[in-house]
Amino acid sequence: MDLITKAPKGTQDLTPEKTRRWQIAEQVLIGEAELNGFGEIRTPAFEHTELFQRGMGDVTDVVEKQMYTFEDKGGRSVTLRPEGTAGAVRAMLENGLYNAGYPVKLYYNIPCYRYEKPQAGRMREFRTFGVEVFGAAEPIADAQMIAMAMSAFKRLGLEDVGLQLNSIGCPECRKEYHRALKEYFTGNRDKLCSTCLSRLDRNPMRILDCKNPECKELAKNAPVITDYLCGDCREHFNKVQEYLTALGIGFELDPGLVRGLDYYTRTVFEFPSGSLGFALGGGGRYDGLVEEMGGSPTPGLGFGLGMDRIMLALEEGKVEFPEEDRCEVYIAAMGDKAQVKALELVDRLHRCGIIADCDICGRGLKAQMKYAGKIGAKFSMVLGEDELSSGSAVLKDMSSGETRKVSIGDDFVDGYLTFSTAQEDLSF
RNA sequence: GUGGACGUAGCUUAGCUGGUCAAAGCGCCAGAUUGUGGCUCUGGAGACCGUGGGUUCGAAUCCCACCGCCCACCCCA
Repeated sequence: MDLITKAPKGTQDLTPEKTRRWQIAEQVLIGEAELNGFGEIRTPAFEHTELFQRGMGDVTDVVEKQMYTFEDKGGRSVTLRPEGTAGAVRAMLENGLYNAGYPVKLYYNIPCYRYEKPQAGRMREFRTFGVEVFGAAEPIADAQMIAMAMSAFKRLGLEDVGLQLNSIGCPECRKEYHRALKEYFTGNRDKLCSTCLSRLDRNPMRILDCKNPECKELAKNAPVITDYLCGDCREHFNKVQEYLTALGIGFELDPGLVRGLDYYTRTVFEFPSGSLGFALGGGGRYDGLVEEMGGSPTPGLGFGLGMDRIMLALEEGKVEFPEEDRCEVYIAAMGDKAQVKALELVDRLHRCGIIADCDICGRGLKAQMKYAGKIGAKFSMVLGEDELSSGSAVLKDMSSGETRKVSIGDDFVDGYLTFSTAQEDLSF
């Protein structure tokens, strides 16, 4: 197949039928966010490259090898966003959203881009539904955020989504942990891959999720972060667990859960799918990020959900979607004059919020009727010379076959409504 | 980055021990006594069998390369 007839690798088209289902799912998530007082923020699809390097950490896999980075015609290095948090933080600061008072609660539903080898649930262009909260340092915020996600999963009809939880501490207690990690890995430095050797000094935690088999083996016996949490972090983590339990939300502690981005502090979590081999999303707290990006010290936390993955999970779980709103009236017309009249009547129906349609392909009467049947029209009507001169036409109930004469004059819509609602009453 | 499968009409596929093999279903279009759909019947359009080489008298069918796509590992959303 020609290059131009094929979407680029790792991208997909959402056809109307698919898009309809996406919109329904998105609406559930948006609804959940708005119930919790979140407002939608829309930020650019590309940002200055430094934003992501600074925000996500330049030793991360994403920044090191998965970003779509290019120079624009003005010589600036820009990058298609690989995630939503960095842009949200930037926009929050740039627009002074904190001036309205804390907490600032934002959500977004955006396409993101990463250069990866595509497979199920992993696209180069993928959609993320994310939320961010700024200015809330208390563990209750962590619990509420997680509860919100779990509630959304439930409302979507996804019953088997899990929750994995960990705390990776604050910079203070992480210092201790880094020291211990460094000591451990330095003692085994001859077994580390070259990438990890460079990570050893800069960011030893990254070694824990290196893909190299030898590094993985080493990581198994490495010191565990939760043994090194400082008093405050330990208490924070305990409280989060306590609140979740009080809310009836089950979770699994996973000391190995580190997350792929550097900005996380304290609470981190993922939502593993029960039926698919990957997480539907994840997130955590990032108390140092806002300051790192030039703002004043501000706690923050958020999560991102992979919309593509949620859609896969809904499919896998055979979650049913409501039927599409079908065409209610189809007006078939014969001849130029009747066609114009049909268009006018259809327009009048539209003004009353009634889904109506007529032919625009120049088809014959029979083909038009066939089309009406195909699109599932509830009622049909035929317009020709006779109807135009008599001022009335026959409205037909497509499923029962019942017909009734209605005026096509000024009182057309009234007449239509009388007949159509009467028909619906019969069906009940 | 490593590994595995696949690539035939719009869609789903058959054909794959090489020689009427270019098919079927669905979809689409048009007809079945002239202005009424759904069922049935009939007909029609539509594929250089992913691309390029090679083996052969002859390849969709065997070999190689490339491209594409899907999946697993890894990681993440």
